[in-house]
Amino acid sequence: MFSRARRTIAFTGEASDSVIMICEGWAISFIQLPDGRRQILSVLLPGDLVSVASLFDRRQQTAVQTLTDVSYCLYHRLDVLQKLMAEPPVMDALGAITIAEKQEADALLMDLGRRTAEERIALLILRLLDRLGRRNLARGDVVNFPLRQQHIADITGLTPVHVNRTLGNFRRDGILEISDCVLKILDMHALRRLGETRCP
Amino acid sequence: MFSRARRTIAFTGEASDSVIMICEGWAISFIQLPDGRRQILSVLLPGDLVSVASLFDRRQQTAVQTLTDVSYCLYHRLDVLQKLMAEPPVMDALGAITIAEKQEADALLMDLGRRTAEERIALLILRLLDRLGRRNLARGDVVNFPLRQQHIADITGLTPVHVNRTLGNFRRDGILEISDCVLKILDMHALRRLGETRCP
DNA sequence: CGCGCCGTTGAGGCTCCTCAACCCGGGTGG
DNA sequence: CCACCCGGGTTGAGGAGCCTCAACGGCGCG
Repeated sequence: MFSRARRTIAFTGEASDSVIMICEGWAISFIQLPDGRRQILSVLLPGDLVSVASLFDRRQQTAVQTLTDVSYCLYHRLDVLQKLMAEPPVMDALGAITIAEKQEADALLMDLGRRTAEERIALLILRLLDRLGRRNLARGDVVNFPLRQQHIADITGLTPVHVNRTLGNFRRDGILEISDCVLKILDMHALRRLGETRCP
Repeated sequence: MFSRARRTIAFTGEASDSVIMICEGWAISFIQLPDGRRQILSVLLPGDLVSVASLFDRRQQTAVQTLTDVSYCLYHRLDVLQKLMAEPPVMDALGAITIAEKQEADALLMDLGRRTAEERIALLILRLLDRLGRRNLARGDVVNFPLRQQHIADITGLTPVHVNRTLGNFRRDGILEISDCVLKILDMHALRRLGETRCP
């Protein structure tokens, strides 16, 4: 399947026996309140399942929106579950995905609950770089980066205005630059330092 | 197995082939930064697995601490996985747990990212009441409630001081009272209203 | 040309944090 | 038996971080 950028390819509350896996491009899964407040739960990169839970649930708990043009696969829930029961390697793969998903979610919870704006944004970028690196999708210090400031805000629980100021500081301090969907890391050490916790 | 209140029964980074399931009492799973900041990821009630991910991971990603005296079971990871492959009903149960866990985590992310202190605390209590109700552990408007204000702060990403003031307001407004590990709901409708999103 | 999206910047204000002090009850040890 | 400490709750004062509102510029697109 294929979708243009900025399309919603799964809606909250919708029933569906399909499980989405991203093959190419970036997407997000998120939930939204009636008053418009939105929280992005995860950024989906090539190879990602929307969530392991979607394997077991007919009802979509989250919406999925593409950031770039995206190609993705739709598997039938029950087919996957059957394979799971029959083939141990598939189960192992599911285990690995489960662990990765949980780690990302836990890290984000810690960010939102206990970290400053600077730390949240620095760590968001570091984790994305790490995930891209593992998939050989990032070579060097210049990376394709389709997240808008509004997206960064909806991931980190900040406002777009404050994201803008913080990114402005990063640029001013020669740490990184984002422009035209391109992220340039200028000082990886400084970026790491921002993400690390300074013990008092 | 049995543990007294306020004991740590699993440590971050520790390797172990056991999976913990709470049988009686309350516990929390959390992560902590070197500088002391702590984020509680979930409150564990009777019947809860620490996390589905712990089934697949030898390494504990989170710490687990008891709030009350707790009795719990230790299963061997591989035994459970084997049962999972062999017995479809076990797989179904795992599916249900996976879904519930994801919903709780998503709700908490939304809280931390996008809700006010009042909403976070109100929703924390509402979700706990709901979970207790499903297990027939809550009868009526008076519930055993072993969370200290410090715990509420570490779940909601607030400071204990601010939790105190917010709970003080709830009490002043006749919404709820917490004292001596007992939660009294005085006005459930008002509490629900606090948790709901007012559309603008 | 006009419009909408996105990034940027300024001014002002609210939520929530920090620091600090105090109270209370329970445990502990001299 | 009492002094002491410690964990937990409560309250006040002041301040920081982040938000809100608002305006503007650049760019792509109909």
